[in-house]
Amino acid sequence: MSKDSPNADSPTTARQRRSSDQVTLSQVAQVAGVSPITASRALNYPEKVSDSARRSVLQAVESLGYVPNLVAGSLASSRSRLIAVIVPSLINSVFVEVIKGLQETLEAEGYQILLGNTDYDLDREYQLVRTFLGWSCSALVTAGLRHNTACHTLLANWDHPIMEVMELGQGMDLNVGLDHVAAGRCMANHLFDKGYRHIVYVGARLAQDYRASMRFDGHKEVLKEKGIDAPLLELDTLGSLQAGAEGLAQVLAQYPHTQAIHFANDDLAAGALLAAQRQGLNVPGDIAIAGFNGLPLGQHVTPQLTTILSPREEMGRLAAKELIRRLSGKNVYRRQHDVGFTLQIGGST
Amino acid sequence: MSKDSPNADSPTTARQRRSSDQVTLSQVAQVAGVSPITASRALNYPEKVSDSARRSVLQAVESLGYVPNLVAGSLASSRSRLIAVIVPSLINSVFVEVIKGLQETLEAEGYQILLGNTDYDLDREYQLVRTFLGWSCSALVTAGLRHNTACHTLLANWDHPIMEVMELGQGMDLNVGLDHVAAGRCMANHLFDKGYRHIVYVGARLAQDYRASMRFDGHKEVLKEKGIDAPLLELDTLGSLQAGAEGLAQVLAQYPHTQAIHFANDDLAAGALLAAQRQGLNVPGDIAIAGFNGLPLGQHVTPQLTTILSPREEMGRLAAKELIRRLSGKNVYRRQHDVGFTLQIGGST
DNA sequence: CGCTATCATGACAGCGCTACCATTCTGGAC
DNA sequence: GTCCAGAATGGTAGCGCTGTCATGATAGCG
Repeated sequence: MSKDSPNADSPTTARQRRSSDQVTLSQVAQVAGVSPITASRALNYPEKVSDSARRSVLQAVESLGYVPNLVAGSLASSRSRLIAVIVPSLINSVFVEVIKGLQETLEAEGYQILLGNTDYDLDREYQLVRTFLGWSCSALVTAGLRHNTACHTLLANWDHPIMEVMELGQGMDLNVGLDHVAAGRCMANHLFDKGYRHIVYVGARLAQDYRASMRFDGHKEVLKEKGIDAPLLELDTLGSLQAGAEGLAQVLAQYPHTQAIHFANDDLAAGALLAAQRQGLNVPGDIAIAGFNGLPLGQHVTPQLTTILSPREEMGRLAAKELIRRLSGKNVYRRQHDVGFTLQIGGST
Repeated sequence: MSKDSPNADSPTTARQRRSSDQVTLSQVAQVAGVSPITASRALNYPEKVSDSARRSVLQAVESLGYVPNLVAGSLASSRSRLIAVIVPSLINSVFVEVIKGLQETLEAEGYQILLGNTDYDLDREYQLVRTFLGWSCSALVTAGLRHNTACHTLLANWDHPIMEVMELGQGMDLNVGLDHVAAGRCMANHLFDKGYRHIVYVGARLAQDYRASMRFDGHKEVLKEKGIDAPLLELDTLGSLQAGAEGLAQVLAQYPHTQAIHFANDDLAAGALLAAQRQGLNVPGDIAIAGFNGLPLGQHVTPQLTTILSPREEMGRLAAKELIRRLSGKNVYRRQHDVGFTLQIGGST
């Protein structure tokens, strides 16, 4: 602005690629009266330069309105402060809460989130992973331990932290989650202890939401041990209040003797509970209802929903903390973290 | 792999920076028997190279397991296929639904989302914008039309599309949203028409959630026109079922003659409705309740919640489509899109 | 006072890719 | 056969930044 023309004194270069009014670090350095590399250090490693240098650089940054080009920085350093987060769904608030936990912890440390959504499709996951590796992300967070082989190979050869969340198990690298089979067992035991003997498990798209199917496995194990049948009703719409209402109707039609329904999640359970109310059914007198997740909704309906509380935001925060610890070079970490769960007994069972 | 050592024939370079086992485009080109630039074109502009060249490049990519370095590509082309999305909150499902709409449309076009959360803090927003501009994002989506001056200046000088969503108005560039004042008016009119005269508006943190306060403005206007008082109760916890229950209690205590409560959103309204049920209050007989958003929850409680349906995913999809259109160079677009809203009358009023 | 350890700074090269221009090669019009 | 349009390909030179090493300045030691 003040100078006549900034490229008048660069006679050698025959052509400019892009005039690109963007302020560069070199310009900042020039204004500050230091070399570009010192300007770089002043911004990235402030403790490595003298006070005076740092001050003049910061002042130049301010006056020029310099915005660092992170793309160039990442290319040069092959570090990006970008964390890839891949989830199967954004409709399901559970994943959003995990993202929230990740987000607040990672942003505080100056990391940004690159968000990907697989829609429960492992091939899509592979594509996303490829793209994200191309961004030389510092780490990758993915929901679940199951991946297709291409994805597995790609990640196995990747030399950055990988964090698999939601479920507990032998992962590729780091893992923060809970034991879904145990959660399923826990609820089944509760229902049995309450005296229910005709119990139906209702889930939605279990092939995709395989964690729900792991809970069913636990549920089935327990009932089998007790010598009881464990019928399963699978809905083919994704979990929602509406689907829960339909689930209730189908159970009543197909299994009229049912005393209790163990829903794969709280959305379904709450939907069924509200539908039961609309139909004048007594919960738990006519039918008991249990869910999974501990969504706020379940705590506000009457009767309060019996559910299993999973610490979702906490899972995100813990995962983020472990990643940060790992990324700061500390090797002291546990590969696996069990965040546990809590049976929350309401009036619905 | 097949060759002895790829860097044996680069004798001039004294030192290697990082050995970086990463496969580069040059290696792909070498294997494919073409120049690097042709390999680049084969991947980015397939129609610009011959069939044979394209085939051999793709085959080389496959066999080497090449993953393009998007950071380098972005630096060279100053395009990134990254879209910054900045929202004030992830707890509020409304923003998540907009993100979902954006996400599914943008991912289909090969764009990735860089997600930022301001926690309703405009200074934080500015920081995020700075960071995201540093990634040379192709475009930026932000919730709302209000920004601090630094942010405004920064964005005004930025030469990429900016999309402001959620509320309708004179934005910086593109805008997709709805008229919140009109929505507030709409609901107030409905309540008046239903015969209610003692109506309290209940919101949470209106200074932050200023869109809720715009709805209150509309609400107030209408009641003023009718010559009625428009008391406001502001909660200082964020919108949630719990807060709604508290809001109900406070209204009953402070304004015992209240006939109807106009809540700033469905979370609050549903929380109040469920709380009313727990307390044996008749809705709408003892107290009428209305919300805003049209969350599924409101449609499943009994009585069904009267609310205003806002097309949130649709807003995200439309915003994404407009951005894509703009990014593909088409200049034919409307700067402003009103997605409208629908009054949904349930049994709660 | 000379020697080495430490700090602050700078020169250089290069991260992996693509924009730009130049070149070659084809095929058709005349 | 000449000329030119157009397609396919390649060479060169960066994009803006930071890792690596080298240098100069300062301090610490016997």
